[in-house]
Amino acid sequence: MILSKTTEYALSILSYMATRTDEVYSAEYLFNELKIPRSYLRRLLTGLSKFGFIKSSLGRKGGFVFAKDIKEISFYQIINTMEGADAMNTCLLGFSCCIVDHPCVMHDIWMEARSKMINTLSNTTLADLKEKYQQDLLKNLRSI
Amino acid sequence: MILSKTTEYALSILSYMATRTDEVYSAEYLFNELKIPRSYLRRLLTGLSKFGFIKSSLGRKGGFVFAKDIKEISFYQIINTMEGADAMNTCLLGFSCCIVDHPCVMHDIWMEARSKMINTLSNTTLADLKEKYQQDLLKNLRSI
DNA sequence: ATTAAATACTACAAATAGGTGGCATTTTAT
DNA sequence: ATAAAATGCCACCTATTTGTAGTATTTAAT
Repeated sequence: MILSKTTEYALSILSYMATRTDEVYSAEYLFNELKIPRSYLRRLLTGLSKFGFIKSSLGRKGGFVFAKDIKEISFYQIINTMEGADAMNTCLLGFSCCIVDHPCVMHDIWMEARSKMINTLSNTTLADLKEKYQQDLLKNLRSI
Repeated sequence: MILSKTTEYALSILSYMATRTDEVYSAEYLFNELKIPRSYLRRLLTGLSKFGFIKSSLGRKGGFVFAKDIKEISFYQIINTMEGADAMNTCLLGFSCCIVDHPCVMHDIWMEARSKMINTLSNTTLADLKEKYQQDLLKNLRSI
């Protein structure tokens, strides 16, 4: 658990963008919506561009849009990219020896818990999130 | 995922102690076994005492033993204690507004993945670990 | 052309996490 | 008594993460 703040910010930005329309989002606009520290947010957006989740357009009316279909972006991908390659695949105890032949004492327990989590995170994309979000909006409208 | 190094160390120490006999473990002994940086390990052991997982005895032949029955120590407790209260119970996106009435867009998805994990971690104690470890030892003996 | 609104880049500052070393105290063996 | 082997405590150092600020560049509206 306990994702880094940077990863939380990335999830926040991308899920915000995904659940809204296909507009171009400026850093300033996202700052007002998400309250992520302004300068850090700008750097993060540049980073997310370099990672290929979004792309930027320069100049007035510029900003950020998704660089690919949001069906292609899973939560696992986002977390894994932000936290560094295979951050979720390491031995819980940080033993470098913890491989199939020489598992550490907690290997099996950790594998089980983790694999459940990874399954859910891999099978859920930003598109799923958008769908769910819009269903919830509808449900709330009906109940008014 | 991605527990802090300190939490990994704590899990390493406690699971090591649990799967061995009921001896008193000195910091120096654990240092040799676990290769956690010596000084940091000593500080950590003092910390684990303060948290009530283990207790220390001073002087020559002193060291650390469990402060309570290892049936009473779950992995969830260890992680939660080390990472700070309810570190696993916060909103994934770090929104302070993310409560039942006003969940953030990822609330449900995160809750589901997380609750599976927490279930496993809460239901597994150091005693379970010990039992499993000893069964594995037996199995390996038989296959020799 | 000029200005405004946007991103890119970069150097620095602050906060947190991880790690070290020394000295004081306690206990046991001799 | 003294020395050895242990923990307790504390001050400091280092590395990493998070956050800030300013300048350069690009684009569109006027």
